[in-house]
Amino acid sequence: MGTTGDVGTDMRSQLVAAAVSLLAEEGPGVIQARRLAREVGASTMAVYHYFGGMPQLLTAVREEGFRRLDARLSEVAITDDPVTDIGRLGLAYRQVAWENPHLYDLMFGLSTPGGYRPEAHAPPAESDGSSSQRAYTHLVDAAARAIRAGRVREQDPDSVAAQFWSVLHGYVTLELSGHLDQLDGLNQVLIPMGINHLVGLGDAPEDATNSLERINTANAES
Amino acid sequence: MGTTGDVGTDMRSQLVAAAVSLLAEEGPGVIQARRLAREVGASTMAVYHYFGGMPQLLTAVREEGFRRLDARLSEVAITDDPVTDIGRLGLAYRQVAWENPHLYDLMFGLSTPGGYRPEAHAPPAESDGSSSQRAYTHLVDAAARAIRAGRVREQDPDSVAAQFWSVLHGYVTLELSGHLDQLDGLNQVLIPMGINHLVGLGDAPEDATNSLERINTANAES
DNA sequence: CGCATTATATAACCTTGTTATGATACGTTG
DNA sequence: CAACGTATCATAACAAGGTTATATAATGCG
Repeated sequence: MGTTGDVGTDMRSQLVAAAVSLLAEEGPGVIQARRLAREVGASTMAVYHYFGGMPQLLTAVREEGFRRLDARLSEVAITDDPVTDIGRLGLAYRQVAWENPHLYDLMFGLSTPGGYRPEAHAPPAESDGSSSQRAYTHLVDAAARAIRAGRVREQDPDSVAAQFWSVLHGYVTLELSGHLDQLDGLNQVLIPMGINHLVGLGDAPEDATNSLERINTANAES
Repeated sequence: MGTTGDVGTDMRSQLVAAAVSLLAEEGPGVIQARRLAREVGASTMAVYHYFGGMPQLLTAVREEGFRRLDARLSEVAITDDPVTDIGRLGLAYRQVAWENPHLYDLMFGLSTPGGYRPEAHAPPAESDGSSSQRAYTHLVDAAARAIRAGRVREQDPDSVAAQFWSVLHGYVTLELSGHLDQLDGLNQVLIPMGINHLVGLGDAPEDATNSLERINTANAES
């Protein structure tokens, strides 16, 4: 543990947790060394002792965000309808983003609250590759199941998953930034877009519609 | 003039232009009142005299970004194949984002380089609504043409355009943030995703494929 | 126990947004 | 034309926040 996904009660985890909470409650403007330290009852030195500086702390916050996303996607049950599963993954993904929009923004944005970068231009395949990759894996697995079930044409599941992710991420960020305010986002954009995409991937229109209509039912087996 | 879209040579335009250039060349970390002022040979007071502060200046930079996006999308010709037009709009959109990723991030991100917000939580329908809406209109028009041509099922063009935008924006941001580095983004994600989406919208698979294969040809009429 | 390492606190330093104040340029007006 | 007011710009000071230096406690270990 420690390097794994548990929360922990040490100073590192406390600071990250405080940053996550403050992001949700007061926005990125209050993510400051002094504020975080005060929040956990320590001095600013804690930030430098445990992280090295604010950029590294923000990197840790970003990784925590991906861990939480992964945890939430892990809760989505695997049923005998992989297309319904995909829809539920999408809903869960959207929900995570809405619960802490600024955390989501930090996870995927190029800039950071302080103006510095989260760790240099290093490809995400290194630092947060493992965490963001884990969340991504849920989509790959679901895509693979849909292909095995004959709902999606035979092809590389990675490519399909990347398409799902693009659609989801694009919708979520546009919705969060208010660019879709004139529409009923869920029913006029996300759901039809999901159906359209699935039909293009090979699913029958009625099947895709029926499967996605089930996404709001209890998240139980079969 | 002034309130319209021309570049201009006054101090306001110079500061915005400097910010846009610096974003592209050195990233969001150097978007500072002192640096911008030095860049245009003025004192920091220029920022406050012409904008009121850094948040308002960043709002102006964001609007300039949308103006440039609109200008680039306006250059995409309207041909007799609306699906090809949509593909070319997508390519142009992606190109604009790649030419200045940090500007694109500023336009759509929730955070800003300095940690402050670009103008409060005001819905984008007010300040940059006009500029971002203008760029969005290109997609709505193309969607309407595709519907009129029978390539897309009869439906609300706004909904279709929002779907295109989500797909595009999601793909572009994931690509920019390096999350699609293991794939050939264009050929494994964007193009097939576009075809899948169009097929789901009602286009015939061969027609969608053929139309999107034309997007790289000269951007001329017919 | 003695010592090295870790952990924490205090204070100072530097950069940056901002404000206060003053000087200059320029158009307007009596 | 001269005086005035406004717009423009520069300088300097202030405040907030990241960072560093340094000192002090706590902890582990031989």
